[in-house]
Amino acid sequence: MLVCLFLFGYRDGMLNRTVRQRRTQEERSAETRARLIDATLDLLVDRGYALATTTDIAKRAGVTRGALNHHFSSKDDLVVQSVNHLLREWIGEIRQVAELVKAGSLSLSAFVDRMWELFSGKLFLVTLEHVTAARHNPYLREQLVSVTREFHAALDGTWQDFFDGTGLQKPEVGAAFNATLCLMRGMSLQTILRDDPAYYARLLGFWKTVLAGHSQQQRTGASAISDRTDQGGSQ
Amino acid sequence: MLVCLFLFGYRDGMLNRTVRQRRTQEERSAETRARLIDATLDLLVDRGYALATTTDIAKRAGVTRGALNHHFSSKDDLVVQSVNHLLREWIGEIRQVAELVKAGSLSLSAFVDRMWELFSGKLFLVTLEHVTAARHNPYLREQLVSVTREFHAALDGTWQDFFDGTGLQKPEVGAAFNATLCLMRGMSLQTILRDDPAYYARLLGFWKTVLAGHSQQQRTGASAISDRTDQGGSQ
DNA sequence: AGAAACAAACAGACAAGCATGCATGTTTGT
DNA sequence: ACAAACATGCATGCTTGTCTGTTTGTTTCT
Repeated sequence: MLVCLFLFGYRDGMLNRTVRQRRTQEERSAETRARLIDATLDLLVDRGYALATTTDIAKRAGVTRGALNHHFSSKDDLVVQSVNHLLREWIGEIRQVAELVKAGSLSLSAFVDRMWELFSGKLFLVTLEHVTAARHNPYLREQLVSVTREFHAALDGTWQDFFDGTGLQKPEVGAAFNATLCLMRGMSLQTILRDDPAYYARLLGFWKTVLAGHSQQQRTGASAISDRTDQGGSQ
Repeated sequence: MLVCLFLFGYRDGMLNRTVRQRRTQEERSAETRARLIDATLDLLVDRGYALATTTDIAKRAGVTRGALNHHFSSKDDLVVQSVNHLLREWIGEIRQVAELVKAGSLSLSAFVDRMWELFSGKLFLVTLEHVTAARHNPYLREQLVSVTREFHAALDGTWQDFFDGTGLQKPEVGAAFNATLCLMRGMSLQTILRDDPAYYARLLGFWKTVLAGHSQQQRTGASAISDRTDQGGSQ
């Protein structure tokens, strides 16, 4: 191996692909961190917070517990950073959707479907584990707040953009937004015990007509729906 | 003590209240079981499944781990029986509401509020812990199914009764029911991170108008809302 | 009716397993 | 040569289930 390094030079030799390539400290560090975060997220999903042991996480990531301990001061630190990472990723995703919305190239149906994609799958399960654990873990709870707020704000902004042209008043839009979020959260929760895509599709269909009908009803001037404005102090 | 028993007779002596009263085996057994179940439910709520240790449960119940182990074969057994107990209790509660509904003495608003009472508070937190644990615990999952079905069926029946006279078609009612359930589940979930009664009250208000408006819209003969019937194969 | 035999209810101690954090070495890059 | 990245073993604490011993209630037999 030493011979190899001598023969082919320190880095970027064309043949280095075959041997253990030399990387910078930063690269090494970044990769193991990434692998650990991925592994954490995976195990959070399919074992849950309590059963996702650091030993298993390290194993799954293909590194040793020593490496894990070197990069993250504790299990909770690892979990927090992992969840943060995931959430920020999705915030990016949301911003992309926002672009589509601004361009006006997204139907109500497609928009709702897009949101359901957000809420079904890995993201929800991870945050579910995180939230339930956070109920009894002050550190997790504390660390969770700010990112969640960010996430929620991004989503809310996109939503507002979408309904900007529909003639609905702000408070109504806010109420519909929060209701939609709660609905989807509830649907996701049910997903755990009931695996039935058609059922959720029907529910989504129902919701779309409600949203459509509701905005229509509003346009024709009906009663006030929420008693007060909800200016996004959401979590 | 032996003397006491001798003096006052075996059972039901008027003065026995002051001394350790003699109870039948069944009474003794029933009480400690009840205490253990209560303690389990409490700790499930404020420590979560993983952190609710049998040691703490026994301590909280005022009995020893030996007694716990005598009555329940394992921690999971205890948890399952506790949750079953709670759920059946609430099923009774639901049936009472059903009586009110049948008597016609419940407004839509009151009905929705009543459901929210079901979903906010202890019941939800317990089932949340149970469900999240059940995700990775086949035994819990298995045991959870039948009671949940019962619970859901009771609720669904009551709901159907309520909308029987509104002129809505069955499929619409079913869709609205499931949507309502999901909404409330989602609201409950949010409760963990956001304590803001006014917010939830607003959401509930929004939902009431949606339900009302929806049934109105239906009566005047609008489009179909759900593509297919949902005949309660819910979990 | 009273006492002995039995069974259920309960108490406390024990052992095994496991997860976390730390502390010590070793390799790799600067 | 120095520091960061990684590897490995150890020690502590905690939880669960089991096992043995004691108390309490019930039954049966005379």
